[in-house]
Amino acid sequence: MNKRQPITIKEVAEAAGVSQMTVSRVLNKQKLVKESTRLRVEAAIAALNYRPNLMARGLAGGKSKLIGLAYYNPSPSYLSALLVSALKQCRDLGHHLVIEDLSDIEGDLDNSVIIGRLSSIRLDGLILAPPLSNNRTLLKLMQDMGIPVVALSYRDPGSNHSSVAFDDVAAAFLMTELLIENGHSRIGFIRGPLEHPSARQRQIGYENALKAHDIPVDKSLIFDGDFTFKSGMDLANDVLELKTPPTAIFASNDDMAAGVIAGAQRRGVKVPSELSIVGFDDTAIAAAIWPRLTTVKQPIAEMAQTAVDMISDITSSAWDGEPAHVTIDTIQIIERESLVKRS
Amino acid sequence: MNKRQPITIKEVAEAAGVSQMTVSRVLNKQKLVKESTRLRVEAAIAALNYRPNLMARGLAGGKSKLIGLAYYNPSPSYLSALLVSALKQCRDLGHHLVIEDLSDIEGDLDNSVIIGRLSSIRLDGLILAPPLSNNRTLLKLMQDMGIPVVALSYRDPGSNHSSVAFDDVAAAFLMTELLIENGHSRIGFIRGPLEHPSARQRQIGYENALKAHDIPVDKSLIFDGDFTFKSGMDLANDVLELKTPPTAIFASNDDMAAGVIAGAQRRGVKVPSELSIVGFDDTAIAAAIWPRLTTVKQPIAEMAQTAVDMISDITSSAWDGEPAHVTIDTIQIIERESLVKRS
DNA sequence: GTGAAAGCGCTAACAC
DNA sequence: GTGTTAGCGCTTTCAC
Repeated sequence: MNKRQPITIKEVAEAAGVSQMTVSRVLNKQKLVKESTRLRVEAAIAALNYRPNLMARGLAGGKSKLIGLAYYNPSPSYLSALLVSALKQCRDLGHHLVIEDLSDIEGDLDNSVIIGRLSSIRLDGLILAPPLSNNRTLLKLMQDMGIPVVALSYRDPGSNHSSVAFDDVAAAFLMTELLIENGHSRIGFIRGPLEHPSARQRQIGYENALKAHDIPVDKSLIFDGDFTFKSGMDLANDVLELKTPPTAIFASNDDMAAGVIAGAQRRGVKVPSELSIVGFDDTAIAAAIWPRLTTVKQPIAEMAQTAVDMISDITSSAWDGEPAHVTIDTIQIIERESLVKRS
Repeated sequence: MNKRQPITIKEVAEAAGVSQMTVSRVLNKQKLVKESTRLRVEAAIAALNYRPNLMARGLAGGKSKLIGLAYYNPSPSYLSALLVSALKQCRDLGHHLVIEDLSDIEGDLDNSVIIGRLSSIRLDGLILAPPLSNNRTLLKLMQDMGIPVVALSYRDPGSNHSSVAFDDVAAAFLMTELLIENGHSRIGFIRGPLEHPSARQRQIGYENALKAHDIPVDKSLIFDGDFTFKSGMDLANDVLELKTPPTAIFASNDDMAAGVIAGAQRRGVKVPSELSIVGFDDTAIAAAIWPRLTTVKQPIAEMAQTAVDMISDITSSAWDGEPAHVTIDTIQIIERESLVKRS
């Protein structure tokens, strides 16, 4: 009884009194099947509770229905948001998500075990989260293997893979303006690691907004973080030890912003009354601290969903081979308690 | 040049001057191959940069090298910890991780699309995170399909699947004792949702410790949370509106503990000087708030690793069919700033 | 519209 | 030790 043989297409064909080929056509929703036979086949499938074998399909047809998602040191909440959305879309589209964590790859990516893994599994496509989205080595490898790639949050000018991005410059610009509107002019900026393309973009948005409001860009107010909570917490000390500390801080992601808040509170500095702090992403941590973060909502869910859609399209239809580039341009700022008007 | 045909075992066999079978034996590390021929085959594999096709292997051999991980509404940091560890172990063992998010399954699991997915993909095994680990319907489905299951954080007495657990009772007991040692006797407890077996266990540990120290269990100090940050934040109000509020609160997970801290701070209550708060899990959020949480370290990484090991063992060796049950019994309390001696 | 034949790349079971 | 023969369950190609 246990571990009984699963039903195969052959049995379905016999039950329906047709050939395997017809069953296969019904399965793949091809149009060239007569309505009446299709109904008969569908009845047999339901009656036998038949489930196609993905491995067999993959071997014969070349499509694995497997989509990969690779990332490198993401923050837990960013990863979680990415997963939830990618997973849902995969389920809706009949794909499965295979995760590859490249965080602790030591040495050359070229010679790493990861290549073997990626080429063994025959993914239909690979989604690259930043900062992998601009990793030339990885991109080249995928291209050589003929695996379609969708890069998140970075559009490589001279590339031939698809991408889904967000206008980080505009978003950071808006957030900085909000700070300025609230009476802040000495605004500290905590930058992300430069291997993340978005880190530079957000800085540009910040500087542009300052210039647009005739506030000089003060390099001593720009700090280098690494997108982790800890770096924000450590940097809070540097910021607060300035002879004239800023009245507000714009951290380029929520984790660092939360870190700055914690670091300030640890030193007895009141947030937001003595120091306003805003973040970027609107991941779970933004609402899981007190005061809650005013932050830019990065459309992580939409981006992930779009990426899955793209790969699904590439796989299913006769794809023209042209990479697609999408930019989500809904920019939204979520206002909470961490930013107040300058007193 | 692009999308060239991958090398197959046949080409390797020809290059090495042996049969496909010999190559297959080398690939599968079987012992019955002469050293000299093995070297020759390995050289050919390296020279051609051959990568076995997982789909073909799965079809022919019955092992997919795919391990599933299913979860339901996990906290981002719990999920992240689980993933990191499961992924690493999968990589070390040559498996791939396929994620199934069952969070928003509506209606009967029986009739849901998820069954179709799970039976199509031919997983080598499935890891069930709580509260899925005691979901009888799911367990039954997997058993009927002959897919080995490892349940996390819950050992079902009359079950025939494996499990990896942690002694939640003992851990909660120790934490409660630490609170008592710090002079607290009015200790509030925030319980998790009862569909999580661990939620009850932790409550038992808390009550046992109280009794062991002759402190009566006061039901009015026990609150029902749902493991989310928000529930902790909301409950902070209830707790602090008691005529005689507790001097310390033990929340059954870090997310709720962080919520209680935020809720208390929002009301102007100083943590930890006016109210000590401790958590359970030691996930990322515990160190990402201020004050940082004193908490029980749940061995999520070890549990995940062990679960992957178990499935790998079941798949590879001649498994005797007996479910294995492991309990990680290293209990560790991480002391940080959220708990202080009662003044 | 439907079916028959031929594989996809690999491993199980057997031979030698 | 190594090779041979059959498939695994499906889709492709090409008949009809």
